[in-house]
This record gives sequence, structure tokens and C-alpha cells, in this order.
Amino acid sequence: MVTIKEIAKRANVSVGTVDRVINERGRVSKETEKKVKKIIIELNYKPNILARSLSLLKVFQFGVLLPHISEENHYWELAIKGINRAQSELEIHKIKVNYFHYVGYSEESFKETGDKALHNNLDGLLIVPIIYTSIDDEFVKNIPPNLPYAFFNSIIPNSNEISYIGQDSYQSGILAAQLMHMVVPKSGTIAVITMLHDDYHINRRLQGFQFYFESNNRLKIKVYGAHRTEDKFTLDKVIDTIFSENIDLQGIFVTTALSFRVAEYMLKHKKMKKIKVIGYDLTNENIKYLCQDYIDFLIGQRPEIQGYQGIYALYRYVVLKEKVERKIMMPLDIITRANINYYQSYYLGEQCNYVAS
Amino acid sequence: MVTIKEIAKRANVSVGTVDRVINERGRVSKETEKKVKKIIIELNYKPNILARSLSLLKVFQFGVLLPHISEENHYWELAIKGINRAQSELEIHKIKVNYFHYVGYSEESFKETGDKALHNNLDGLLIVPIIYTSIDDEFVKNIPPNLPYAFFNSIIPNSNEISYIGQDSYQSGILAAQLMHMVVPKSGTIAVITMLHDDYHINRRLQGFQFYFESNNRLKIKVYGAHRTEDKFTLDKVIDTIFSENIDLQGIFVTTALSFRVAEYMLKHKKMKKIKVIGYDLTNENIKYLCQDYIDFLIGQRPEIQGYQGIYALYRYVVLKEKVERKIMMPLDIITRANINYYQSYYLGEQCNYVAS
DNA sequence: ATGTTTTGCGTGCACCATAACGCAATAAAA
DNA sequence: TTTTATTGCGTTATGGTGCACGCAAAACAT
Repeated sequence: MVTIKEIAKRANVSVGTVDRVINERGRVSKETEKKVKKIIIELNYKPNILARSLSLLKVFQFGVLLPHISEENHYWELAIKGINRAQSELEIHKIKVNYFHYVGYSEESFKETGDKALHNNLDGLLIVPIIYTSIDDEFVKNIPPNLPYAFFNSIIPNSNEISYIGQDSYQSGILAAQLMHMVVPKSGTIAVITMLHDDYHINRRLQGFQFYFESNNRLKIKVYGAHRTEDKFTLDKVIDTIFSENIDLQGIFVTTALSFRVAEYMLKHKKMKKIKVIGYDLTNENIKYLCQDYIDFLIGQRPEIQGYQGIYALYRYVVLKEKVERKIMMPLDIITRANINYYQSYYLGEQCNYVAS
Repeated sequence: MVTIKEIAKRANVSVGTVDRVINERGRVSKETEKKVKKIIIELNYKPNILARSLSLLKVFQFGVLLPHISEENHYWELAIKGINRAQSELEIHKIKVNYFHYVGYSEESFKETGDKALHNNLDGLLIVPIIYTSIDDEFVKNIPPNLPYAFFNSIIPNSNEISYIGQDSYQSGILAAQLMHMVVPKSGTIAVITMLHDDYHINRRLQGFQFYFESNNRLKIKVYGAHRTEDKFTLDKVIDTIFSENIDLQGIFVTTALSFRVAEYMLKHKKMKKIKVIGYDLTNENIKYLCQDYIDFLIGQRPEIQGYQGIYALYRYVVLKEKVERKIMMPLDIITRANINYYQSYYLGEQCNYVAS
């Protein structure tokens, strides 16, 4: 293994000088610097990360800006689980993680909490921008240029993030469409429930889904929108409309984590199970109905891995000074009641006792 | 952070004594040992892994016993990719990996290569037992009791491995059946191609598949066996038989990585694409036909992750002296042509330019 | 002429666990 | 009783990096 000592010996300087060259602390003559750098490249020197972390006195403070954990949506808990796993692994490398929770889809809360994070003297920031796209720009502009940040789960377009960790939402819409196409009859109606005025990713899912069926004129795609603010009763009415309006209904695609609401409706109104339901996210409610066969497919986003990788991206960039991939794409996991159990370590949630056909 | 020095101070002994207690090197009086151990528990001392690796002079030698990489089967390359990734991550912790390749399904080669591995003074062994179950026992008995070993991909029943990393094959058969059930019409014939006299896992896949359809009397399941030794032409004849014998053929399930052979046949004989094909493993050939829609679903096993986790299991057990989960189950990845691209980082293989319906 | 800042370079120590070495005290064998 | 072996414990070097510190010479300002 090439050490700093070895380099010093070969360059005929002291280790202190080599250290100054490596860490760009200045106070080294141009000639000496050139000579040392040449040897470093020649020997392919890589600092020993163990020794570095051991001797490093600085503690790196990372911030995570993400929505509150709500009672009804355990999705962010999964992300936090991954973040905590990364934190405990990186504790030895002097990484500390600080959480900043804001109210999802609240412009005010996002900006306020975000500002709080920016004034916390952080060395890196991991952001989940669950927010309507219109207000994003302002916040990003306020991030000081020396504070590296990464997005996960969602993205603010045209930002200068070091990395984005998440799914290709458009392709996930295509995937949902392909699965739907495979399991429904050749003709009939497919309803899509989406959230109006919602964020970039949810819209992209819808677009991907619609693109797939563009040239198919035997299956009719009907999009139904609902507002985030609407209460449970109102969303039920939308589902009600779908069932009454479409006698030839074959499937329902829900672009958000709310597919369990369709399942609840079907169970309550004793609708036959033959309507195919495809949705997103392995939340407890969704898993419950997946196991009961009221939901056919869930597309998983690996929130746990996303959080884990997000912290690691910051670590690699800030501490190791490595280059980080601009995009770290998560697989589009297809989950049915036959394979849900073996995704449990990556997601929280209920076990599924599989019953055959 | 609690250090060995802190413990020594509190116990009023030297660091050497604390070290002897921790590493059970003996030569410590019962009283002192008790006192030190008490303080260790009180302070919840965890050794600093950085300092340990830095000071440890010993190099840990791990062996990997796995089949040769053949031209036609790139599956093991994927596993090796993961093993190499683990190795380069753990290089700093003084882990070296040595490969021992044997000829798959050759009893003689397995035993010979295995013996070679056993006489290499290894600190840990990772085994892929691709072998007919009958001959396994003998080899396992020859493993010295002080050599920890783990299995991945396959398992030898009734062994004393520290961990098994792989899939639940039975459940993967159920999953294949569920997918098949979803995409084929209500009645007709489904053919299964399996390898005769093959290993435990392949048989379990078949059993899971059959179990699912046990109570279904509208779909007829017909199992066709082939031998490993058979040449390409002979397997083609089996496929030929399937197509000619079953006019109402709806789907074909291949219990191995050879589903591309069915696709090749269909392409060659211009069979309609409407026969549904489900197989295993994301090899280049399989991916090629998945993208061309001759294969509908592939079930992925994450060989890259399996290899990676296998080495890590040994590392955790041997070096960190941690307890390791006896079973590390891999998710049953469902791959279609719409999500294959985002599994590419976990598997090798061709890109898939998705074309809509 | 004198004072201040900048540049250049080397040494020593901290970080923490490990292992070799050494020394004393005791136990066992001759 | 003497010799040898064992036990118990402390000391110290090792590993690679980063930083504080010390010092000298040059550059610049007053």
C-alpha cells in the first residue's frame, strides 16, 4: 500500500509537505507541488480512509430536509430507517445527521424549515422536495454555493444538486401500464386516479401511463383527479363515480400511495375482485390489501435504500471528495402478494401469508 | 466515544490488560477480568473498527468455491462482480479473496476443487454448491470445524453454515405461478420445462409452481423434463413436442435460466407471441428476448448482491465477530421489459429500449 | 533602519487497537 | 533448595493521516 510517507521519501520532502499538497493547504512551492503530484499519480496513491477518519477531529454535520411523519403515511419512516442505518455505519467516520421536518405540500413550512436548515452550519444537505414545483426555485437560490446538497425521492428541476436518488417516474408509469395491459381483457375502460396540482413525479407517472396506451384504441383510459385537501369522504365519491360511470371497468391505476382507498371501497361495497388495481408504495395499508388480493400490483420505490444512498452520496462527495453519479436510479420494484415478504427487509410493513389460487 | 484507554483508566489497569480481556488471550486474573468486563458492559464499549483494522497485521484469506464461468452462462460473472465489489470495499480491512472454480454438476470436480480450498489455510469459505444433493454430505463433513463457511445461491441441507444467502425457491415457484395465472386465459395448458435430476432449488421451484395450481382444474399443468447433458438440438425437440402436443397451450414456465431457448424457438418457427413465457435470471440472452417480448417475465435472483453479501457475511462473522443471520433472503425480483433497465446496475446485460403497446 | 506578514518546510503528537517485549511474582518440577 | 515454567500485568512500537506548532527566510510596509 502506498502511504504518504512513501511519497515523501520518493519526492525527497517531508510528510508535512506532501500533506499540504494533497489537501491544498498552500505554502508549498510550485516546483515541489508539481513533483509531489507527479509521484502521487505515478504510484496511484489513495489516502488510507481508516487512518484519515481516525485522526480527523472534525465532525461532519449533514442535514435531512423531509416531510413530517404523519399517522396515515408511514412512507417517510422507511426513508428515515435507511438514513439511520447509514448514519450508524458512518458514525465511525464522524458523520452526524440532523433532521428538519416540514409539512408536506406546505410552501410556507418548506421555506421556513429549509431556512432553518441553511443556518445550521451544515456540511451537506439531503432534500426531499415534496412541494408544488412553482415555489421551488426561490429556496434553491438561497442555498449557499459551498453547501453541497442532494435530492432524493423527488427533484427540483434545474438545480445544481450533486446527486438525485430516486425513480424514473415516467418509466414507472409505463411499467404500470404494461402490467395493466397484461392482466386486463383486450377491451374496456381503465380508470386512473391522480392528485391534481400535484408534484412533478406524480404527473410524470400519469404521462408515462398515458403514453403507453396512446396507440391502443380498444382500451379506454379515463383520468379522474382529486385534490390533496379533500377529505376521505370526497375521494370515496370519486371512486364511486368511477364504478358507476364505467360498466366495462377493467382496472384502476392510482398514481399515488392511496390505492388502498380503492381497495377499502371495494371491500366495503362488496365489489368483485376482478377489477385490477395497481398503485404505488409498500405502506402498511397497501400491503394489507395486496395480501387480500384487492390490490394486484404495487410499484415499490425503495425509500429505505434511497435514504441510505442519499447519506452515502453526501459522504462520498463531502468527506471522500469522490465524484458522485448525478443520478442514482432506483429499480422499479414490482410487488405482488407472492413476493412481498422478501421485500420486507427493504420496506416496513405487514407479513403476507400467501394463499394459492 | 468509549476507548480501551478509558476502560483501562476506570479499571485501574493498563490497556494491555484490557486488550487481553477483550480478546480472551488469557493471562489475566479472574478478579481483574471480572472488573474489566463489568466496566465494558457499563460503558457499552464497542471497539473502534478503524483503529483495529489499521493496527491488525493479519491478512484474512477468504475462499470462494463456485462453478466455472462458461461461455453460455454468464450468471456467475454477476456473482463475481459482487464479490469483487465487496473485496475492494474490504481491502482496507485486510480481506483477500481467492477463487476456486469447479465444473458445475461434476461431483469429481467439486470434491477435488473443494479439497484444494480446504488445504489453503483459509479464514472463511463461501460456497455455491451446484451439485446433485446425493454427494454433498461427504464434502461438508471434511470441512474443519474451525473454518467458518457460508452458502450462497444454493444450499446443502443439514449443514452447519454460518449463513445462507439466496432465494426461497419454493416461493419463487409460487410467484411464477401467480404471474402466469394473471396473464393467461382462464383455461388451457401450461407447460413447464425443468431439468431432470437437478438440484434442490430447481426442484423446489417446480414444487412451488405446482402447489399454486393444485386446486385449479381449468388450467392443466404439464411438466416436461430435459437432461443437463442434452445438446441444444434435443432441448429444441422437447419444445417442439410441447407446441405440437398442446393445441391449447397458453404459457411456458422454465425453471432454469434457459427460457431464452424457448424464445429462440418461437422466433425461429414464427410462433405467435401470445404464448406467455416466464423464466429465471437476467442473463444477456434472456434480456434480449425479454426486450423483444418473447419472454414476459424473468425472476431475478440478484447474483451480484448475493456475492457481495456472502463476502460481507464472512467478514462480519470472522473479523468483526458479530452474529450473522442464518438466512439472508434475496427478494424475488419481477422483471419485465418495462423495468429491466433500472435493474442493470445489479445485473449485467443489455439495455432495453422499451416500445409501447 | 526596523517591524510585520507571507511562504516554505519539518517534527511531534493525537487518534485507537494490537502485539511484541519485558519484568515480577508465583507455581511446578528437578 | 534450585531451576524452570507459568501467570499477571505494564510498557511501548506500530499503522497512516491530519494538524498544531516551531522555525527560518523572504517579501513587503513603515
